[in-house]
Amino acid sequence: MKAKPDTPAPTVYVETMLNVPVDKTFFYAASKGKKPADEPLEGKRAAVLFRNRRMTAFITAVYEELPPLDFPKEKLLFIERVVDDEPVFTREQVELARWIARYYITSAGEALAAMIPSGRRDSRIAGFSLESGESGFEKKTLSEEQARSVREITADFSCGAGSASGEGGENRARIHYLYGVTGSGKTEVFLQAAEAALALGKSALYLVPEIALTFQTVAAVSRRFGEKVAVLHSGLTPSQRIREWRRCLSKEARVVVGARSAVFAPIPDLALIIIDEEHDASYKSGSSPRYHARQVALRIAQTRGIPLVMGSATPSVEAWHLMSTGAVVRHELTARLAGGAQPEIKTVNLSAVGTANGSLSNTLKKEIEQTLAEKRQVILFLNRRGFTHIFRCNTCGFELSCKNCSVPLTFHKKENRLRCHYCGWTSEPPHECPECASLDVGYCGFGTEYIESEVRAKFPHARVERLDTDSVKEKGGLEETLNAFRRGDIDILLGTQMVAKGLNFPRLKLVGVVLADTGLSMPDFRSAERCFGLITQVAGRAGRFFPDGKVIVQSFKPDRAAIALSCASRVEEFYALELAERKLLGFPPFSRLARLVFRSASQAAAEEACQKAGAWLTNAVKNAAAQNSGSPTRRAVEILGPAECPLSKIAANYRMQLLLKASRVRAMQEMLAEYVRAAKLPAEVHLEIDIDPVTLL
DNA sequence: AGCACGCCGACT
DNA sequence: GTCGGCGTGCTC
Repeated sequence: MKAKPDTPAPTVYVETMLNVPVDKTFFYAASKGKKPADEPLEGKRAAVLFRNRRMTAFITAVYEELPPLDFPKEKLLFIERVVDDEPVFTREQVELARWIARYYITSAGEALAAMIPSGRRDSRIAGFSLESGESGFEKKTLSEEQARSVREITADFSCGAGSASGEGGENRARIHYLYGVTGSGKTEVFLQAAEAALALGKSALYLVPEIALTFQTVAAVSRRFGEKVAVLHSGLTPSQRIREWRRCLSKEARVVVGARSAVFAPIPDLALIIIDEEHDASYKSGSSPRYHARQVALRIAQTRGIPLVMGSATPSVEAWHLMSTGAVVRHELTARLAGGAQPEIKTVNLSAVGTANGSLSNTLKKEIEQTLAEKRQVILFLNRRGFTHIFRCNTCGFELSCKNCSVPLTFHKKENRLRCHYCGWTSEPPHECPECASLDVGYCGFGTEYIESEVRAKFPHARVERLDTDSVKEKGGLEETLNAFRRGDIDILLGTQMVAKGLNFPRLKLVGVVLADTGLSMPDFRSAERCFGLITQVAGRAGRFFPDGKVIVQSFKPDRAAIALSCASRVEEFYALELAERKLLGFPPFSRLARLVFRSASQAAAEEACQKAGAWLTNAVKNAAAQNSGSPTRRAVEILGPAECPLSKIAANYRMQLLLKASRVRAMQEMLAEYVRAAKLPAEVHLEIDIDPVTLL
């Protein structure tokens, strides 16, 4: 019912979501037509008083008449102010927030707040000024296999077309995977697929891992599409983010490039979602809601009925599995367009040569010396920082693992026992190696700082630079260091995964993986996958850019599958083996996981809360099994723990965890939602729920 | 999440 | 007699 034009400042009622952990909407009154006449309020933010505190409310619906309320209407307040002149979110995004809330066990308000930039006003200053001035159409000619991939992906545009306002009806989206080594031309396929979307007057979303590490891809997209690009990255201020956001809504931007949170960008005529480097762990949010951009993208693709294309040279084990079952269409790019070949990969068995002289074997040391003598360059690759409390035999490299969980056992000095951080199982620490009976056993590991000082000491005349997360934190740190390396101002570049994403270094000759095992020592079932991926990436880079190059992989256990198979490029074999292992142990993709972390300054409180939660959930599983013995839904939820988190104390907080395994994720989510409603945690204990966790530290 | 209301122990 | 512990319940 429309208000009469004469009525002065009539009242409307708005339904809002707030960033509070209460899964319901809140109603406010608002004066209609205060700013421009009949100002539409839906999709705008408003400042409101909530419990006498000023908060941002997201207006999700507007009612001309007071809707039925489940509270006394005297409590209804007026909004204080409308924040936005133009809407900043759409109905579709509210729907998505509701889905995220259900999936990741938060409130819809929290989900929506995480999706929408917090910027107050539209900033006029552009945030990202790549050389995007002229959109140089340097379109490359496609190989036959590239062209076929583009064709098959964009043939799919027709099925979702027409229903831009994807209301309710779930169209089936086709999921594609572009699998190919570095340099096989994935980016060009992505770009031309996006071009095909634009040619239809539609838009594309291009997700990349951390922008700082993929600026070359972002630059390529910006160059190709010029002014039609919106770039969303962590360096933007909230206001700049809102500005790019509005450019999406107004359809000024047709291609949206960005990291994880760009998956929430409001893109009216979205026709294609691209996920570059699909395997990358940065797509998973580290804070609540702990969403995975791949999962969210899949949801968007399904509700809109549009294709999703992922790509990587090292697909996640889950993605590989989906390709092999046919759920995901696999497109393999086999040609190395820039030429080059697989480099010579040599492994050094550290348990055979010993580490008495430090972490650099004689083989690696000699190769470094020779490379430096030739005035060429070296990259030393450090595979994450290791754990120092893993039981390891210094003679044969044997690491003691849990029988139930197949993760390394962690040594606890205080109680002098080895403990499994998944299930809590403990055992007596052996005094000799159970494998080779050697007495030379201990709990050591290499630290990255140690290796850096060792390299500096052994090559005092070489210019050594370290590249890691800390050095990139300062703006342009990565780009600057890489440029310095390319110019030849650095002889030895020491770094973590970042160097694996390295660029074209003409003077580079040698890549040394100092200790391939470090990743494998992580008490995490994905450690083999990550180790394999990193070595494969290093080797792939090497083969592309320095045909006479060498890769040396040092390891205590060079015969471990992840190391041996990556060094030998026996990719299919690795995935088959890893999938068989996952199936045996019931880990993803053959099960779904949820992780509950209870943290508190009080160890006793964290333990008690975790214990109680475990009991509650165990009981819930039992009851469900008894109630409908025919249905295997909840009975299929397995509870591991309580156990200390592998990182048992972070920032003076003790951390205890439960790990839930289920065949069906929905049953597990419903159970957890019920637990959250029922649980009364003491204020000093914080609970973090992680659905589909990618790391279990 | 906060913050108030509410019902049982040791203190000026 | 009061001050204060934090259990439980609500927030438009």
